[in-house]
Amino acid sequence: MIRPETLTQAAEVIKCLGHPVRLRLLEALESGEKTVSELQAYAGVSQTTASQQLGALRARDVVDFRRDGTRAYYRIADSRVTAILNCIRVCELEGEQSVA
Amino acid sequence: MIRPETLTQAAEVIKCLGHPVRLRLLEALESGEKTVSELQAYAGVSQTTASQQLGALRARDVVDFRRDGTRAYYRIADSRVTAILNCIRVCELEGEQSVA
DNA sequence: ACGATATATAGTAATATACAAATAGTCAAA
DNA sequence: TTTGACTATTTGTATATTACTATATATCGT
Repeated sequence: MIRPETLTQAAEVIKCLGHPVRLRLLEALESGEKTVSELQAYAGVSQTTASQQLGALRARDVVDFRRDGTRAYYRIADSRVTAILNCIRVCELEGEQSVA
Repeated sequence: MIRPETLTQAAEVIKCLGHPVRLRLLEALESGEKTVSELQAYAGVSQTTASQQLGALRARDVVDFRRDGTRAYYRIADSRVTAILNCIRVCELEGEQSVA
């Protein structure tokens, strides 16, 4: 039986990943660190939204960032993110097959 | 680039897993199918809550169920659930180590 | 120092979600 | 057919999330 606190913590991280914009931001980060502006453009959201969602990911240690001048370079901090994105890609392919 | 619809769908499933009660219900189901009453007792929630959360998991095809008389026997429908729970267990162990 | 750029934070309104109490439906046994 | 057990749904309320606008902060180039 998994401890309640562990479960609560895990749930927070997982819930944090369960958002289309945040998944898109993480997808962008798969190819390496990026600035907020770059991520914002990639995800097609406002600067504010990008910053907020990145903040949420940061709060759960899913991403990390460094500052260089005015820019903030974000990168993936939890390697399991890649596994999840790959999982989603596989599902996408399977979905296409079943439609065909 | 993952398609927007795929991302939205994936986000819904992931968000659905990001809930302590639902994770506990899934943990209970790892050892085989169970009725709502059994799950409710295991998770320590009311009948209403158990039924509602199971409904949410069902809506995303995370669990499946069959009826036998008045009872509903639920079971895990998506094998990736087990992987996630194992992942959480590993994190729990790692967490204990760092505390020690 | 000034203006332009980059990022973060407040405040707010709309929406979504969680939980519980009560209700309703279904089945089995008496 | 009535009773009791099991499950699902509805409804109300509290809370959380999201995105938007506006504002604040920090840094760079000139």
